[in-house]
Amino acid sequence: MPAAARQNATSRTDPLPAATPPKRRAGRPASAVLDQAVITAAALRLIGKSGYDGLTMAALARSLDVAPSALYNHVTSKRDVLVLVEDHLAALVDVSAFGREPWNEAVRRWAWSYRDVFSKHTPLIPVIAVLPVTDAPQTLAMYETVSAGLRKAGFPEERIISSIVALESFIFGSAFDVTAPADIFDPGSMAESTPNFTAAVQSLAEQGHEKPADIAFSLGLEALISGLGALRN
Amino acid sequence: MPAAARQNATSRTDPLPAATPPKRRAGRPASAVLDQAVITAAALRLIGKSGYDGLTMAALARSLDVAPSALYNHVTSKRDVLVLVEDHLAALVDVSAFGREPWNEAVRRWAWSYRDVFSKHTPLIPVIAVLPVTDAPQTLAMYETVSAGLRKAGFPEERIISSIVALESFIFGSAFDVTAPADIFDPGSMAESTPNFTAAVQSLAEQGHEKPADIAFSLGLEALISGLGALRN
DNA sequence: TTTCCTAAATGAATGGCATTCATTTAGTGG
DNA sequence: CCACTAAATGAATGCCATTCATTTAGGAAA
Repeated sequence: MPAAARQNATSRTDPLPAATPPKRRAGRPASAVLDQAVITAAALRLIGKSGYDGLTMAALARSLDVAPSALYNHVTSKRDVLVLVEDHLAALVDVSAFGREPWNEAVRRWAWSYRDVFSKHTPLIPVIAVLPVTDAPQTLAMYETVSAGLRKAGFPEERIISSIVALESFIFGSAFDVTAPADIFDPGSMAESTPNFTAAVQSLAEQGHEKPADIAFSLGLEALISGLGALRN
Repeated sequence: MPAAARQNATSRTDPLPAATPPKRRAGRPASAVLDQAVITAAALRLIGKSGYDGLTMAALARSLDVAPSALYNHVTSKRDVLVLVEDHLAALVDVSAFGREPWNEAVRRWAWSYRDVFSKHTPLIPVIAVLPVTDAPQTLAMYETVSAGLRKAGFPEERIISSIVALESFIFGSAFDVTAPADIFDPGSMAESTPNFTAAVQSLAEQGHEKPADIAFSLGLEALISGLGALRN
């Protein structure tokens, strides 16, 4: 049957001849297409292109030219994918200043780097914040470096974790700020009923040429560093 | 037809006689069933019962005995519902110490209250953090009170907003910690490769009888309060 | 060499979700 | 009394994550 004739066929019960490009078939291939590293890389690519809204199991599978269900052979849930991404990002956080610089400078660099990395990935924060370290080796490695640095700086052992948690909490919260719209503090029609707030916003706007989120981060970070440092041995 | 016979009916093409309770019909009722206050209250009830996973437009409508589409006459999106809830919660944050207590004590009470309220509502944090204040009058009122308090305490005008943002960032981050599992820092099989971290975790566990999240919050908050306070006029 | 086992894929199906839209209706303001 | 409109309905759309029975390729065991 010529192609022209086929166009006019009104009923066909036989399976369509595969006009689509040769799909991989089921079954064990020479070497498996998927593994966690491949999935992580694809997820990062997808997030970079379409943001976290674009990160769906379906889109992820599509980008790997694979059925969505295939992902579940390597990952137990979408949350798992997020954990993989998170741990990958943790390795990008710069802890190199520990052991090279004084403790307070090392913390400063670490904190800025940490904030910068995760401000581009704020949807991960609710996941990280409650994630057992066991599930994220790179993250754990980061904690180890920071712990060693604080210990060497004379932080009392029993206050090391709390100090890290306090810093990290501040960092996570600040990561959200980075993504806030510029006019977030515009009181609009409520300006008259909030004179103190309105004046403070105005004053900040006139003052700073730096980004507000950076000013606040610097302010809080320096306060934390000196406050925590005061409690060393 | 008796009930027993009806059970055996195998085919019925006639519409089922409405055995369901009398549904409201379309059209303008004597007084409208829905408004934003009603929706907010229902959302809070639902969140209390089923958590944020249970807060869906469908479930919300169900709890109000209304069609899901009806909600969209009063709210433009699910995010809108979250904003309504958020602003309701902001009114629960205790700012009463401002004007009654010294500034540092007022900030302390405010911060603990703020953290406690939102630690039960962490899914709102990504929403709040980037929400223009215009859309949340109660939240704005809170900012006004805090701004006035800091101003009276001698904070330089241009640093008031940054100070609030820094505190708030820390509070939001800390709210997540409260919900973290108890064993979040258990290094598991990686203990040997992370000696400093493992020792620090161990030491904290032996020390504290307070909840770790509270210790870290207290530590960071006191550091922030004294650090920010040092910059007053 | 043949047979068996299993990892890794498929695709269909499930039951949800937020949101949109045309439609209906009951009060209200003119 | 009539026209208008706010506020409801229910059907439909196009997603989503996840599950499951099934298929098959390739290596291990016999």
